[in-house]
Amino acid sequence: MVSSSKTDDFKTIDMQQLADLAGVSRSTISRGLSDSPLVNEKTKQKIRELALKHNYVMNETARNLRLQKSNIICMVLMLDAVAEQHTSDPFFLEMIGSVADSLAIAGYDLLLYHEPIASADDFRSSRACRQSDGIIIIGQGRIHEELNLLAAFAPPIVVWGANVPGRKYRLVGSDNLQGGALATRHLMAQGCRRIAFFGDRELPELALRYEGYQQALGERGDSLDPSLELAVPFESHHANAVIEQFLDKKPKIEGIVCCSDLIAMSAIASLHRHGIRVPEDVAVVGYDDIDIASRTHPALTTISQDIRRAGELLVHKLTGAIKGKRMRDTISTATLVVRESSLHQG
Amino acid sequence: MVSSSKTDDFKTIDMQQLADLAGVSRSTISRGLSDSPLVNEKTKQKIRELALKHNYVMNETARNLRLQKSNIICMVLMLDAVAEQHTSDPFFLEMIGSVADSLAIAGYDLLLYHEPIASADDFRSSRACRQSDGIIIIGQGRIHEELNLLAAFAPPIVVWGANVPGRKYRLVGSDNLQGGALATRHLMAQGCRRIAFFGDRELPELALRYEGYQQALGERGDSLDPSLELAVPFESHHANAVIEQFLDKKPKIEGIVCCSDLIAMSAIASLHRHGIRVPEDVAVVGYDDIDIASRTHPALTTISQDIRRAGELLVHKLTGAIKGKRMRDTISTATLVVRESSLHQG
DNA sequence: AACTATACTACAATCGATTGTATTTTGTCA
DNA sequence: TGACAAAATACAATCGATTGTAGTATAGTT
Repeated sequence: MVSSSKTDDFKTIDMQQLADLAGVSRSTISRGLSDSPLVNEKTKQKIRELALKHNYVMNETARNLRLQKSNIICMVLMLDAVAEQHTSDPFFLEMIGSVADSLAIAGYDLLLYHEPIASADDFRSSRACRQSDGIIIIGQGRIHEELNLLAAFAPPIVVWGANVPGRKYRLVGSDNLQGGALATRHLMAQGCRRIAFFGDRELPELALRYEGYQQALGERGDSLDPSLELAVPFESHHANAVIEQFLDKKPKIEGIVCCSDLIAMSAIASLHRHGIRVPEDVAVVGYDDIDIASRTHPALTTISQDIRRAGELLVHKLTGAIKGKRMRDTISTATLVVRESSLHQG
Repeated sequence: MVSSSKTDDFKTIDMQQLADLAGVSRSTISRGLSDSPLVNEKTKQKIRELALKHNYVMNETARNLRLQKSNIICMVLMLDAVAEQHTSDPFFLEMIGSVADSLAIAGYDLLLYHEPIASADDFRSSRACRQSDGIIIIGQGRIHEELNLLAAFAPPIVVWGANVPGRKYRLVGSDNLQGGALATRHLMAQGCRRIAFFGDRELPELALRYEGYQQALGERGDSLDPSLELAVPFESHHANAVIEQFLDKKPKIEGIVCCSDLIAMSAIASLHRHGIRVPEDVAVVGYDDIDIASRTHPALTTISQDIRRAGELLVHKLTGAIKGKRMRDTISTATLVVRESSLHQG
């Protein structure tokens, strides 16, 4: 299986060496491998055979240097240290998969960056950033201003998040206000009064969901009870602690709008522990529609963001910007769907 | 916020240009920025200031070409098309996070590759591979032989998986046999007889878990019932279908060993749908200990692989290989823990 | 056989950094 | 002030590809 010719293994051949073997010049090799019409078909054939035979792999770095690009896009997971959003939230993984797929189609590779961005300057001088043709940032966290700074310099940036006043960077996002309203209306339709909101409003996207929640309540003339709003962090242990503390006070609630499916699952577990039945006593709605939401029993009702489309839009907007196109700076709206509590919904 | 000096924005400066500005040569700039003792302290200071002022960012590609390295590690998610392992399995995300952290400490960036590896040659000629100083592959899938081929050529490779006879690549893995046995013994300790196994034995890791399951059953003198073994795929819709079909036959079982937490969650949901109580009628054990396992109600008992340590070991082994060290080819054993069904386990 | 058009291929500059060595500057002391 | 050592900087080759242009075969025509 493994070639026993010691000279070949672990030894990579140069384009010049390949040229020598083929008895032609470097330029002919280069053109031959890229199937240029300037090279004789027979010559190309010979070049290809020799390349294969001698395990020639092109030095990507040299090529990148010459062509002034890397074909790498850096994807930043904006994990919020304060809200404790954790690397284990499947939402991120689905987003990574979606973006990676779209990037592959567009001919880019994906470089992952998951340290928190402290300052625009630090990030700009990081290898990950220097090496990339463009940047995709998932979530705004609390660094809206830094993102504005970052946007002023190459490489091009696209952010997944919510529209914030004074924004200078390219944005793709779903309609969070609508999402919050849909979740709330769903609970109201089930006859819930006194609906709680679980999520940290300091994050731009969650602020909009809260606005939607508020708006939906207003439609029925419900008054807004501030004691029903809880800044639940994303990470499970902290989320549990905050929720437990809230439930210990025995609040009178009939429904909960949660800002992620993980928060919803934590909430449901906590409710059970307090002897409260779900959904008979308290109904819960999640957010994101992660794959696992359909595996719980009963299946979690949740707001679905079209992550597939999100990835496409992010990549489309970014590659457009890289090519120097002036993209229309509209906020692309992902679709929202209320998933009912049944396993097979489609 | 955004600088209005039109010459600076979006325009990146050259090292030569910086040299001209500073009135010194390129070499001095290069040495100055890397804090070489060959350069006068005052000169260094001036260089740093100018670099900052003019937003100089070094061209990483040129540097890489000269230094013959990229500082990029390619991580391959071996999603199995047949077993339908899906991008949404949080296990992968936790592994990505762990590897990324360890890589960051070691000074590497992480490039994600999540297309299936069709053949060793194809992968070797992919940009992702050409650009990387090393490769980390998560899971062997069904391509053991291709991995052997791949191992024969640079760049160095480390695989997360199970020890397979005839293996030629570097390996890191946890003790799957032990894991399977632990899970099974746990169920036996709860008094379960007739314990089923949910997972596709064609995958090397799962084959070992099955062996452990078999071994544990043997310890009590239980006979092995082939009808209790079910090749459940990883992906949720397919998993559900297979499990439903199995339960429809009303098999007499008291426990299930599942090869992932997602499979376990699917199983539990299906059991509920069949009116079977968990864990009163049938006890279930998962595998991986994903974060969400602790959020279900009741919390899922599961086998925990130390993913933190897995990432460290993978990176350590790979960076060692890159530096040309001959690493001892032992299989590193991750720890296994049976998590009991309680929310706060520690 | 000479000439031209066409089809190939070779030459050499270029991308932006690093680094061994040569060269210049600075400082010290007689 | 001149000589010499040490410190600081400049020079130039190098990494491995791409590409505009110059140059050389080859074929076709008369």
